[in-house]
Amino acid sequence: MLQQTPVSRVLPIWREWVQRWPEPADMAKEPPGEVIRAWGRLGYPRRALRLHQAAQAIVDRHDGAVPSDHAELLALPGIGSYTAAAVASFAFGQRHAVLDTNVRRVFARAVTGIEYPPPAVTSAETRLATGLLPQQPARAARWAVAVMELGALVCTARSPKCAGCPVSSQCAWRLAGSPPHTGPARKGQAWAGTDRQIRGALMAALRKSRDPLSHPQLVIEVPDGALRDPGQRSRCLAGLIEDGLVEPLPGDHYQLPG
DNA sequence: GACCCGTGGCG
DNA sequence: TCGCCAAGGGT
Repeated sequence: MLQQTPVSRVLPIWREWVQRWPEPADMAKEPPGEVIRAWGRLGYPRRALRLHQAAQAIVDRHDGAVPSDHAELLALPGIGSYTAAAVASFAFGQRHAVLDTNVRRVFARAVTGIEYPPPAVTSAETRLATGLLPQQPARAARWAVAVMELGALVCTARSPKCAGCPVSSQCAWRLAGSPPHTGPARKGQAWAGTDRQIRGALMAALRKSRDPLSHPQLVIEVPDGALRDPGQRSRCLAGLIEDGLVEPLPGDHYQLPG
């Protein structure tokens, strides 16, 4: 849930989820559409689908218990290098380099002396993070949480709170005079008129109704002016079906996957 | 490596 | 107002 989504927006949904589905096996029994609906407006609904798939994989391959092994975590749907390291470290006290956007920013500033990390994780960043990790697993796990929290609460992207930072006197970026970011501006994601907007509107319509929707009913829910061309909505619907987020029914009707 | 995938809040 | 950003992952 936290992938690319602020903690404050995740928290209320997460509380509902752990109460409704305390164990992976509880979620694994549900149809995927039920999980996608409960995801609500958190965004990137493929994460909900993969979380459901991960719950089923945990039941099938690990007897319903979240694995502690990094490689086994990494093999689960929707679990990449960051999440595998975060779970192994935070939940199981292991020694792993946890490289999320907060940690990368802290290292970029405090160690490398630049305002923002590169657009994508580099091997240099991975080496740096690994090299800084304390040797003892328990200390490494605490270190990982601490650096992440420092980035999330103090060394923030917009207006870092350097006055309250415990390492400001050692911060390479600070010592260099806080030079502004150089190089290409990081690319923002377009929204208006994109497939993502249309897909989001289609998913919102399908989440809202418990009953299957016909093709025309789906049209109504999509902002007409947003469509780039007449075929865009149909292509997006086909893409959602291809992704497993929508289930087509006989008679040109559609619903969340059952 | 480049690109695609949602949504909402904030400076 | 609007671009930026948010505990990334998959193809």
